[in-house]
Amino acid sequence: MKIATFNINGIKARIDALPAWLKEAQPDVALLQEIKSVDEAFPRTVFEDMGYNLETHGQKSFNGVAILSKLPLEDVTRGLPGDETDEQARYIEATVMGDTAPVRVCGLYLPNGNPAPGPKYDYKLDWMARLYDRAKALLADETTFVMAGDYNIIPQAEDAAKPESWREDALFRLESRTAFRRLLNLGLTEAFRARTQGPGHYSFWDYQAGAWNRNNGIRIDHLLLSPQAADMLVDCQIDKEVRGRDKPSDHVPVWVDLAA
DNA sequence: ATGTCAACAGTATGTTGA
Repeated sequence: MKIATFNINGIKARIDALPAWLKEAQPDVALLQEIKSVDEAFPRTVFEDMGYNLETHGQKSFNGVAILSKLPLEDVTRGLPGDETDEQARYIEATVMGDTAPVRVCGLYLPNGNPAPGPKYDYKLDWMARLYDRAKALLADETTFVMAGDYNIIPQAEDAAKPESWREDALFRLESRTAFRRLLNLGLTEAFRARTQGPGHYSFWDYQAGAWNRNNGIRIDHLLLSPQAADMLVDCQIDKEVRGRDKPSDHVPVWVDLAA
């Protein structure tokens, strides 16, 4: 089962690039972030005609997440538990009925948190604490799950071309990395690092200042696997070349292949 | 050289968020 995460930065703006990548990459499941659309405005038929089931959790203008799946989806839930007052659409879960095993997929768009410190950063850390609680609950049930999306976290210095320029940024400051480590230390496996070591692997290049041409990137899109899912890990890759195409998102897809 | 993009409100371009 091929499961991808992709921050598309607007479904309307990516209405050609996203289907083109889907046709070529053929993921069974695609977890999308920043659809920047309300549910009613999402162009469903484009994807349904390609054989995808579709579940959205949208919001006007900003944020918004979605799940595309060629396999049946069950038990869809929207929103990250733990704060009834949180109105930002950043989290969706569903169970994908695989041929050999069901897999719970959790699609997330973690808050950016800048400027840090400040209220936006407090929201980010609070959101990460809620995500920790959610992971802990899923682990307690021994659910096979993949928690994937735009984490807005640079895990280590080697995950940035210019780590010094991110030192006090909400994506890299110590409290952010600590919260991410804490999540991993529950017993989750960061899929990319389970298979590939070393610097120079990025999933985001800013639109500004020629970041792509200079390869000034950061790795902030991650797939975290439960122990059961980690046992099924076959491959994990970053589709880097997507960034160099027409009308690209500033992020590229990252995917895992699970023997599920 | 701080060199971009997307959505929105509301009609031209400024604001917001990344």
